[in-house]
Amino acid sequence: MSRYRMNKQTRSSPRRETSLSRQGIIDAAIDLLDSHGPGGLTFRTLSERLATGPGAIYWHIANKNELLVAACDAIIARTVDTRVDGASPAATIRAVALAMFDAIDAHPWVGSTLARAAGELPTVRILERLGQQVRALGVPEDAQWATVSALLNYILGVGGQNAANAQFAHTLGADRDSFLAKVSTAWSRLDPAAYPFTRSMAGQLRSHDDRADFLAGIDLILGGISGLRT
Amino acid sequence: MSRYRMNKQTRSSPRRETSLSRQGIIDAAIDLLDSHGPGGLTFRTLSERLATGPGAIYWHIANKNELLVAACDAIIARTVDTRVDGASPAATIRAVALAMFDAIDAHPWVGSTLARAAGELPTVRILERLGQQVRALGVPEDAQWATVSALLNYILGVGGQNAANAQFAHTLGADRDSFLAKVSTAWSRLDPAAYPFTRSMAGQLRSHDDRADFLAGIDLILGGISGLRT
DNA sequence: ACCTGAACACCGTTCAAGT
DNA sequence: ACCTGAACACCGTTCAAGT
Repeated sequence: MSRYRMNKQTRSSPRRETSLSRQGIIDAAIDLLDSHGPGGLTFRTLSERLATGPGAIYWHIANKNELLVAACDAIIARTVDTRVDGASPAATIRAVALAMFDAIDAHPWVGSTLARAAGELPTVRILERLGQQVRALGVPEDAQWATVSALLNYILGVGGQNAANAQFAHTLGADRDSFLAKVSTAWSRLDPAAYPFTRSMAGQLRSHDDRADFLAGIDLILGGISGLRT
Repeated sequence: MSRYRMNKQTRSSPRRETSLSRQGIIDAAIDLLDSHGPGGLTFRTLSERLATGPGAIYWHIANKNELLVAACDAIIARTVDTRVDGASPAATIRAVALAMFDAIDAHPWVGSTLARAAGELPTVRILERLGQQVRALGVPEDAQWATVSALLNYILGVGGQNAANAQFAHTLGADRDSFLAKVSTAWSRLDPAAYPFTRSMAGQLRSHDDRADFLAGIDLILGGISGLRT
């Protein structure tokens, strides 16, 4: 029983020079999320990168969900601030929606986080930005909520699917194209009697432009909105 | 060292009478999901309910994601089968969309699972059902994909947000109404200069009808679609 | 006030061993 | 062929103890 030989090593990781901050933690989280996907963010990996212990983070942030929402909000805040000078309300809505699409494309984890952050700050930012434009569009008072909700939910829906695609491609170790090719082949093998429509779309799936299709959906809703005033 | 006294207890849980089946596992998973939320489904809780060990389940199902998607698909398959005899394509789309809304309302975990199941069987079922109607609506060939995607993504977006609301209310131990009241109060306290629109919506949030608003969104898209043919 | 890091109570998944 | 259940490699979170 040589219990006494627990010789303390010289500390391998000395105390940080600067002290931890909420913002620093969030920035490091975003880095991890961007580089390794949602699975890459762990209180252990994060604290390692910050040269501290897992417990330290809890002094600044309540829990993982809050961390995720805060990271998401940092991205959304920038995105929603897109200035669109002198454009019509409809053009502004299109521009903001596209900015959202691009942000989620660049940070797929934002898509899945938004899907779980109903009513929280990040969604409220988008709601507000769209809402002001919907008002400027002349949508009647009592239709404004449903109209803005439609735009928001559509954007969040696309974002969620994009996040899922990226995540799936990531776990498969494949890129987006070969992932889509896989889905396309699967679709073309479906039972022709039960899935005629999906089968006929298999080809387009390969070549389609996600971004253009997203915008087409926004335009469909905008088209419906303009019908509201007639 | 009394190593030899490892007297084997009489087995507390005897072998099941019937053997495990994929369908039985999925049904039990749905039960657990419905009664205890997404967090209630664990290979341990599930195997306990099935009177077996965690490892047994892996003989029938590859992993937790497959289990979740299969459970989700069981609900979607029923839902999408809603018969709507002799109705117009637009009316059928509305009916199918509403059926989806109701299914997610009854099983909130379906909303969050769908958001992660891009391109998989459950989403394909919805895509197919909507696609056939979009075709019947007379949407030009080259606009069909974007049109169906818009409908699908909108439905999935609403479903995801509903799931998040339900989940949040569940963790708070509150019901939906008092949860919405909480969000409403938070919104009415936002900075009037930065969030005029959201603040003005705080009141409506309490009294609004989710289902009606959902349908209004579908109608906006349908309105946009009808504009496509003129 | 802020940080440390071991410990707790879980997870999903694997796998040798059983029937 | 199918099941068992201990073991593995993780998680998020807590908390006594340090500075």
